[in-house]
Parts: sequence; C-alpha cells; structure tokens
Amino acid sequence: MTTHLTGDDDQPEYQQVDEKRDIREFVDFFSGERHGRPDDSAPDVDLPKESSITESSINQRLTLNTGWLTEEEDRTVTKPSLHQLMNSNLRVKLGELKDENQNLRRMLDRVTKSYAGLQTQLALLKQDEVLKLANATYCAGDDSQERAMISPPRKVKPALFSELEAGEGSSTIKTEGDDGTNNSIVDNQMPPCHGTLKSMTMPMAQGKAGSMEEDVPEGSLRRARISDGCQWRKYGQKLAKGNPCPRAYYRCTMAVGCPVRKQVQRYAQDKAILVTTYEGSHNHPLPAAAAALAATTSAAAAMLLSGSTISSGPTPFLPPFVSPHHQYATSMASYSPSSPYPTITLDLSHSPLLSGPNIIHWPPMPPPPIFDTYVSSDSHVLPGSLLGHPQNSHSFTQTVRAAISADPA
DNA sequence: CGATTTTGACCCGCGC
DNA sequence: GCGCGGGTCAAAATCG
Repeated sequence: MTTHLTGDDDQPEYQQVDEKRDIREFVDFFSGERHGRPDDSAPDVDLPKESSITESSINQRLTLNTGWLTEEEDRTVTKPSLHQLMNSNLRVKLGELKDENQNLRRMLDRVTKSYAGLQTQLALLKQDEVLKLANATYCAGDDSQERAMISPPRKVKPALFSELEAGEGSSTIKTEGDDGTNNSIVDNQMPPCHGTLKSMTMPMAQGKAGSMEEDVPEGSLRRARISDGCQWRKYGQKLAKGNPCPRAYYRCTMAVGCPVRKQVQRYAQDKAILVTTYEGSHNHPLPAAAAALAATTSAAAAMLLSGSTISSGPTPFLPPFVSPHHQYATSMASYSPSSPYPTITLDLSHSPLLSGPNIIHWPPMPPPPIFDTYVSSDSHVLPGSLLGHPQNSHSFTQTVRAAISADPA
C-alpha cells in the first residue's frame, strides 16, 4: 500500500522536508552569523572556507606564529618591531576568532537542541490534529461521517485509521482470556503468534502510523485490512457497555479456518488509545512483516504487570524502560525505536519462570489459552502518559495493568 | 464478480 | 424465567 491517511502518511516526508529546510536554515544562520559580525571582515587570517575552523587549528596557527615571532624577537632584542605588532594584532584577532568559535559552538548546540524540540513538538501537534479529527466523529456512531472527515476516499484509508473509525483498529482493551491467562503487548499493531493477545500501540507523532500498510498492494486496500501484517475481516461491531465507542470484531483471513480473532476498541477514558485484543492461534505461517513485528513484540506488558513504574525518560519518546529489578520484564519487554513510531512490546504469555519471550511458534503450539492485548494510541497523549505525564501515566497504567493482570498467566 | 464492511438479528452465558 | 450484555451470524451494501 502506498497511500495513507494524509496527515500521518505525509508526515515522515513532511518532516524530512522540514528537516532539510531547517538544516539549511540552520547552516545559513550559522554562516550568516559568522559573516555578519562586524569584525569578521577585518582579520586577514587565512580561514578555511567551509567554516571548519577548529579550535585546534586556531591554536596551531597561534602556536606557529608565536614561535616564529619569538625567534625573531630573540634576534632583534630591543625595540618593538613590526613583527611584534603583527604578532600582537594576530593574537588579538585569533583570540577573538577563538571566542567566536566557541560562541558559535554554543549556538550550534542550542539550535540543535531547539531543533530537536521543535521537531518533536511539530510531530505531536500533527498527531494531535489527526487525533482531534478522529475523536470528533469516531464515537458519534456515524461511521460514514467519520470516514468522510478522516479519510474521505476510502481507498486511502490506512488500516490504522480504518480501524479507528469503527472503534476498531487503533486501540483495544480487553481483560480476560479464555482460560484466564492473558498476554499483554504494548506494541505497534502487533499480530499475535498464538493465543490471545492484548497489546498497546503508540503511534507516536513520528508519522507513519500504519507503516505495515505500506507492504500491502494498493489494490488490496479494501480487500483486507492489514494493519499488523495479517489480513483481517470484520465480522461484527458492538457497542459495549461502559464505553461509548463501539467494539469491532475481526477474523484472520490469511488462511481458511484460521481461528485467530481480534477485537478493537478505543480506550474509553482516552479515545486516543486503541486497545486490540487478539485471541487464538494462527494456523498458518505469519508473513514476514508480521513475523518481524512479532519478533519485536516481546512483551511490554510485562513491564506493566511487573510493577515497573512509568516515569519520564531522557527523551520524550524514549520509554522509561523496563525496570532492571524485574528480570522477566527485561527479558520479555522490548522497545523498538526503529519502528515508524516507538514501540513497546510486552508479552505476558510467559511467566518469569518460563524461558524466553513468546515470539513466534510455527507450527503453532497447542494454544495455551493466552490473551494478549494491544493498545495503540494515535495521539501524543499516550506517549505522554506512558512516557512521562505522571497523572495520565498513573491512571492509564493502573487501568491497563488491572485489565491485563485480571487473570495473570 | 468477489471480497469486505455494515448492521440488525440471533444466540448464549450470567445474574437476579 | 427474564433481562442484560457480549459475541456471532448473515443479508445487504459497498468497493475495486
């Protein structure tokens, strides 16, 4: 698939353009600053054109000149010579250049930091804008209206948002598994390999929320939803009690008789969050995309269940990752910064005593009834709440933890 | 024309 | 037994 929801799909490109532009502007600013200084034209020092004046090079020049003048001074002991004057002038100017160089470095650092911050803000704002559109109509029950607002041409509707529109797709939360076991996955539309899967996704502002859709041939856009590497067919939608947003039911259509189903529903308290619940085991090999995703989906929910606290990380998009105190959390949770948007994956299908994360099992293991949930957010709210904002993170984490730990494996 | 989505109806389990 | 809620079915609509 090559087309996506305008806002999200264009975002990476948009950001790239912005980045280039910003970098250009920055460079121009840099050079302008350098050449704009009044005393810039004054020095006759032979400076490299590419502004690659390093402190060491300046110092080297200074040292060489000083050494030469010092020799000369030794020969002409008495009166201040022309060389001495030149030497002092050069020293002054080189000192100024050195200071300027340092100032420019500091400026460069500031601008770099500022640029990074602005880029983050831009991404969040764009995401928020899309989210507002989605929220405005999503829970209104008028699907067609929402479709018209979110992505008028149905064919360009990315799976993520197509699911959003029906209460499907973006987020889903479910608490209980068939046998009481459950798996939690905080991930980016990650398909389950087997069992019942709960997961969370955080399509952060970085754009391509539906990256997986890119692998889908354009013609198959309506043929099948491929939001996580698998093909799903919607077979029902229900308005669940306690949640104004409808819950959508999907079946895996990648193979005849594949028992895997998923439910998608918006998180009631934060409609930006989609909770997807997978149930069952695929009776077919997963496609490469799904397998790759699955490989990264080793269980971020373990973090929630393990009691790890969510606190702000060094960067807004970096999850405060798994607490090292929880051994299985570290072994079963993953974070994928390389994803279109940061992805945290928790796999609660494994107890700490079990070895290794639950990734891919083929041929499918006899499904120990597992329950995985998969929550995705299409706004900055979740990143904020998951990765930083104390209030939201607390309530949300508690809610999700309560949901997925209702019947721990 | 085939696959998917939509949506009302139906089924089933659970609590009172 | 009845009502409620959740899950599924299936016919019609939609789309490529």
